[in-house]
Amino acid sequence: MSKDEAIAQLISVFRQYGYEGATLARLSKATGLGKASLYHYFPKGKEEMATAVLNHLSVWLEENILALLRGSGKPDERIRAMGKNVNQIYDQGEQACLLAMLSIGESHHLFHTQIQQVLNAWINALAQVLVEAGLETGEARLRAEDAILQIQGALVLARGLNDTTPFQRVLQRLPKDLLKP
Amino acid sequence: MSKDEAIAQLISVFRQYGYEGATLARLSKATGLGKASLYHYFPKGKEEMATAVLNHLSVWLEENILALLRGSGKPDERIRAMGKNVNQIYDQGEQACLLAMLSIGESHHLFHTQIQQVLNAWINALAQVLVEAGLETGEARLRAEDAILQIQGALVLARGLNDTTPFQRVLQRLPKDLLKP
DNA sequence: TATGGTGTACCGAACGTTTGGTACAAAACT
DNA sequence: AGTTTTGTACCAAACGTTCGGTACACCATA
Repeated sequence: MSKDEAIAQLISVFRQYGYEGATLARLSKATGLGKASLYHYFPKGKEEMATAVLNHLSVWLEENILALLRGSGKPDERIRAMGKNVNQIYDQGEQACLLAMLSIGESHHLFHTQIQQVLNAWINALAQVLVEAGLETGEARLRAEDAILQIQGALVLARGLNDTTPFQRVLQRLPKDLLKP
Repeated sequence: MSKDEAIAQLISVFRQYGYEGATLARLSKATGLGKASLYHYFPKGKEEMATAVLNHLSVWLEENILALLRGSGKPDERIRAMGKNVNQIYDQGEQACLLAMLSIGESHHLFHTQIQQVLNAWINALAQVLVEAGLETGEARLRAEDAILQIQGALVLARGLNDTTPFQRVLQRLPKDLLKP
């Protein structure tokens, strides 16, 4: 199990249990690594694991979301491409958002800066697409915020109602909602 | 400190830290009661505290949201009244949602049934208002889900961006969004 | 009116367990 | 041979929980 493979498993624990619920026992079990091995890869312990996981997500976002949004297709197509990858990373709405999970409790102040950056990068990239589609800057920003907001809310509702159809519905209508005149 | 006064303090801990983050030390400090004293009111411990807190919320919702939605005013006015109390309980978007916090991690399976009930009661009451306003049943349900979804998403975004204006915006436009033809 | 009994509210200290973290030698790989 | 990886054994601190006990208001009986 390489470090990168381990990180992928750590993600699923952090985003299911949050920072405080992600105990070393759970992290160890998920990765199949003993505590010694985890501390070999992450000498500063749990906090470094969470940081690594956040960095991994940041890279993923850049490659699988931001790059697409900056692409050369029609705005409508770029947003649809984003939707596909959003649907994938959240496992059709079954999995919680890592950013949301790490912004609660005592982990909030630990990772808030990085979380805010990632969130803003996403919103800004999306707003830029809308500007290119002809919307004015302010309105574009509001609509982009709205899109992320609806995705996050859909994930919360999907967990609370045990039903991912709200999430599917949000993703479905996202392109039209964002680009409507 | 009466039991009801204690519960009010417990709520703020559970909704800030979640179930696993809400340690007995924090709960004790928030209520001003010793750890042992908490067991006087809640013999079954932390799980009973969370249950009590959820029941308290359920009553609050019935009295401060559902009752208003079942009221006799115009649909537009009832929804606005709901918005006022929603804004109040979430402290203008500063405070997280207890239901969302208790539906993560290991607390999910402990409280899922009750959380689902409360959420559905809210959605159904809101949908009923929309039906009375002339919408067909299916569309009413979708829009009601959408409202709760946007509120939850706004709370997540407010925490992540450290900015409650998205939450304010969602509440502002809620009546018009729900009732538009 | 005094006396003894009962229930409620609360707390300090300790319980056994789990937490995040460390030390180190054996093992596995290069 | 030398480096990387890992299992085992630890640790202090914090975890949720329990125990024995105090303080005090209430209420019956004498």
